[in-house]
Amino acid sequence: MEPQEYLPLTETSFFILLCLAASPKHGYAIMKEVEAMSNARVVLATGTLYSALRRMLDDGWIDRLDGSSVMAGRERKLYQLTEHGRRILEAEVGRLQGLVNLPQLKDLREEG
Amino acid sequence: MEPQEYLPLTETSFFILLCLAASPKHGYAIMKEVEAMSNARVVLATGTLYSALRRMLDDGWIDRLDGSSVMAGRERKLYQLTEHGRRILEAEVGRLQGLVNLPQLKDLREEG
DNA sequence: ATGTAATATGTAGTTGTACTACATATAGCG
DNA sequence: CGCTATATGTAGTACAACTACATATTACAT
Repeated sequence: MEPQEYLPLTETSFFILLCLAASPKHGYAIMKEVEAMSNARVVLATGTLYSALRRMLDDGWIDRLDGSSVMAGRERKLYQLTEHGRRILEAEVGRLQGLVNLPQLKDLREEG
Repeated sequence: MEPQEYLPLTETSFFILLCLAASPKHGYAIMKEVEAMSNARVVLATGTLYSALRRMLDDGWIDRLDGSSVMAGRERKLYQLTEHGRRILEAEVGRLQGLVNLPQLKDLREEG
């Protein structure tokens, strides 16, 4: 077991990284995909999304994909996951699995 | 499936509720138990702990247990989970299980 | 043609939570 | 007599999410 970076991500960051893991996307597509993935439980406001993207760019979790097109509607800025971002996401998945596997949760269910 | 309160808890709040679910405890005991439960990954600073307890009291997730004793050392203020607190915790466990069961996570593993 | 919804990106300001540092006090052990 | 563990708290800071505001184009319906 190597030492892992175990920073708890916010749900916002987790979902953004997860939906970028499949393929690069632009901001609006991320919003819609996160909404779909979470069964409309998580609906990102633009302020939340774009400030999160800004932070992730600064931290090197994601980067801009060249050739960000001007297809339909307005311009589109494509973002993709970096290797660093993928490691962060994998560490977070490990953390979440650790939480749901906590033995104390079994006691919870027995009591309730 | 009833409508559930699906507010994502912070890791701090989650661990505090979880360790109170087993039995009422005082602040310092919570700190030590959370540290033990998390394999020393989560170490609550006192500022974090007592402000979280304050908030949870205000929101009715926990309440003070009468008879908070003055046993060893200094006074001890015992906190216990309320029914409301237990529902919050259960909703959070459901949320976490939903996250780890996301189909997108399987794709993640296949790629990586 | 005109309004409206969907697509698309952003900023400004507020609020809430965690974290750091500080502050205090007792019991027990070497 | 000092250090460590036990025990509770406050003050101030930093960061992230959220609300509200701001702008611009395309597509569709009336």
